[in-house]
Amino acid sequence: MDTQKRERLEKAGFKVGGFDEFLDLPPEEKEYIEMRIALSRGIRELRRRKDLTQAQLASLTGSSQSRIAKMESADASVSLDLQLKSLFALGFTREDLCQLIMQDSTPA
Amino acid sequence: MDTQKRERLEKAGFKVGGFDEFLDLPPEEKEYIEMRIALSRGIRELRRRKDLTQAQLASLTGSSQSRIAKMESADASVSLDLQLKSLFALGFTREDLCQLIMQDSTPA
DNA sequence: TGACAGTATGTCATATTTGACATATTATTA
DNA sequence: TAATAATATGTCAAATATGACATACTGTCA
Repeated sequence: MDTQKRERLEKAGFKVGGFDEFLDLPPEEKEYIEMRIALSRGIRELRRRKDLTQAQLASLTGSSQSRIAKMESADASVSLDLQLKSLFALGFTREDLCQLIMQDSTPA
Repeated sequence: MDTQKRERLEKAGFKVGGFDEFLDLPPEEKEYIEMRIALSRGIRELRRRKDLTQAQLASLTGSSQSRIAKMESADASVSLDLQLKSLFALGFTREDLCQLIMQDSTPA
């Protein structure tokens, strides 16, 4: 599993802003990473729309505030699994998910 | 995390056939489980379309035959993370993913 | 029938992910 | 400004997922 190195790069690159620094990634990693980033944004937006704090969402899903924070910044230490479970816990459907993950790809 | 009990049920229910035995699940679990099942099917179909054995796909993704088998039967021991990575490794895009996870929901 | 390729299933040591906690940082409000 | 709520970041033991391996099952073909 050599995804680690990339994931570090990703994080470094993405904490700052959200622009496409990684056009040279293998396509499978690009899809994966962009997916994780899209989910991050989705979670944060949905949580705010519902006027929840990270701590509230955490107790709602049996997680912890720190994990929510990491999730919302696409930290490499949190799995896509957890991101999805959180979205579904917030009421997301698969359809919502599709909208979310399609709406952000680099503009062409 | 009380997803375990359900996941067992799911597995028992789904090894046999693919019909909707679980209409009474909380919506967030329904979405999550149906997602996993959709991914399972997607992987199997795509792998076959590419004329790969489980062992070949395994070595292609740095995984193992047994894990691929479990993945394709939506075994609870394999994460959605791994399922997605496999799909992307097979050339899937997020768009393909959306098609896949939308195409199966219980017919209304 | 047997031999063989593919797939399923169980187990296990290792690796990764988890919630929890402490603590730092950043708003926001008085 | 201080005080306070929200969020970020680091660490760790426990929980879970992992690849590897053995082995069982299921074809298929001779």
